[in-house]
Amino acid sequence: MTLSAPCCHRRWPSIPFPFSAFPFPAKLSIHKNLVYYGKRIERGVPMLDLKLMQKNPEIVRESLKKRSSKIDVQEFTDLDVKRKTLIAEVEALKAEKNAVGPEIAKRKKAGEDASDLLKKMGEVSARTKELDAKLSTVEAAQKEWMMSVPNIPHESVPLGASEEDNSVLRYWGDKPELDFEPKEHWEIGTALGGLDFECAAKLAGSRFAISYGWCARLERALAQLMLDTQTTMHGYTEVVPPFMVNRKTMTGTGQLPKFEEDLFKVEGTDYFLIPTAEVPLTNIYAGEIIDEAMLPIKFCAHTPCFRSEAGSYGKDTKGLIRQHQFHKVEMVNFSHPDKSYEALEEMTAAAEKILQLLNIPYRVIALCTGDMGFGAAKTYDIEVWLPGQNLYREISSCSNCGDFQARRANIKFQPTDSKKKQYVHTLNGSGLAVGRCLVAVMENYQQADGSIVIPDALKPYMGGLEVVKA
RNA sequence: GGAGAGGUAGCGAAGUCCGGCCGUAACGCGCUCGACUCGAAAUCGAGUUAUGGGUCAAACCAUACGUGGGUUCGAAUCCCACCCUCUCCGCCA
Repeated sequence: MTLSAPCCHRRWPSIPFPFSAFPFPAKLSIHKNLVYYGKRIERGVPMLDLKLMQKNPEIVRESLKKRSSKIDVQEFTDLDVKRKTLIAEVEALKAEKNAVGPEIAKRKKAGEDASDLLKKMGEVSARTKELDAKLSTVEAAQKEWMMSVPNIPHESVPLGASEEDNSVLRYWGDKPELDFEPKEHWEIGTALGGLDFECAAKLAGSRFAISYGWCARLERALAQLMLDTQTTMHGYTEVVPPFMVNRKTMTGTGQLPKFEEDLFKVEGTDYFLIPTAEVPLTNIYAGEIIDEAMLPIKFCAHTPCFRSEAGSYGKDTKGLIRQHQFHKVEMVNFSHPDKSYEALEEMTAAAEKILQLLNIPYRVIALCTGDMGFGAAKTYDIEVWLPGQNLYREISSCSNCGDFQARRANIKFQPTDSKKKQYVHTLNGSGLAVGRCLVAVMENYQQADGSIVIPDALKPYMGGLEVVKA
């Protein structure tokens, strides 16, 4: 049942392969009073549950410890005490102001003298202004603290300090048995005329690549396969979002304010290039109230992603693994809080499906508390086998963010059986990183003669091409 | 980029010229509960923002009329800056 305005949120009719259509908001109804940088958020808007912070600060303290974070909960508690004291005083003054106001109006209307009240209120007003200023300082500090606190890990997340402590959950597929020394993808791709890093460096700089001919097409084919699979097999609605978004949007999903140096910003504007489609997709429902019957809402998008890779100097300098610009098919799920962990399993399976279709071996790992991203409550990484590098490399990361992003971006749903609006849970996952998948295809399907066999699943997208050779 | 119109609750919309019982915000729609009905429609009645403070829970108090400032004892209303939407014009893939 639609709760309110039925035009605001709508389900698309589903269309069979190769086209599909699913739900998206035809028209967004924004809650004007819930906009991020308005006074609402200044009044102590929680990134974590404020009540939880107040009543059970030890839970947050514990969480921060698990993440090896140095953030001090006591700072928050001290600020909170200050804030409450100030609020009590300010609000008492404002209540007085509101009580006396009509009296002044009444006297003036009757032509009586109100100068005593005016004088008194002048003092009250001055005092209020003073306290308000103090209050906003405290609130700003508290907000800053809140914004820098990472999400609380789910209880099922393995404890650990670094990637060493991640746990492998399962392996899939058999590593190809190669009776020759496997090459790395950049060698194979360059030799076949498909990849050119030198020219890309001329055009832009390091960490860029150019694909030509078969390689460009192969990349497109992979993206197509991914989109078609996610939309037709797994119920995701394909979206083409903006590739640049504003600061507010970046804050909603947690990239800002903490990680600005990882982003590319368009100078002279408020625009940032998206580091992942998670940002625009999740924020589609920012400030919205979703009807419970609409859940889960599942979006996927094929977009370029831009990352400055600050802090990874010297890492993966060769090849396609770590680029400033790469393509990714991203999945986002707005889930009912009770079902988000099921949804995480589903989403991970949807990402795995792509590698299964390509018949490329991979493993799934559960990230430990110390290795998880800022907004994640639980994360699975899918690591694909790369014979050239002789190791598993991350090709997908699927996270349940719980209500962390929903709080920042103000995404709620209206339960059917209750009046109280609740935060949704948001999930995001790569399904998959296209560039790294291209690497995986090249390395796993390479032949002794330097050619690449096209995986069966990609042949329809490659115009029937069977093999790429010199 | 130029000109004009607009931004008020789930939606639509009044109020803005002339500042003060107009913000649990008129009026309409929707939604929830109830009455009527065999049932439904229609009709009638009641209810229906969020956040913060406060409380065992309430009562109660404060804040929010696109955003941010200013004037004032007091601002949806007056002043300044900015953002967004719509219409027309220009430019453009």
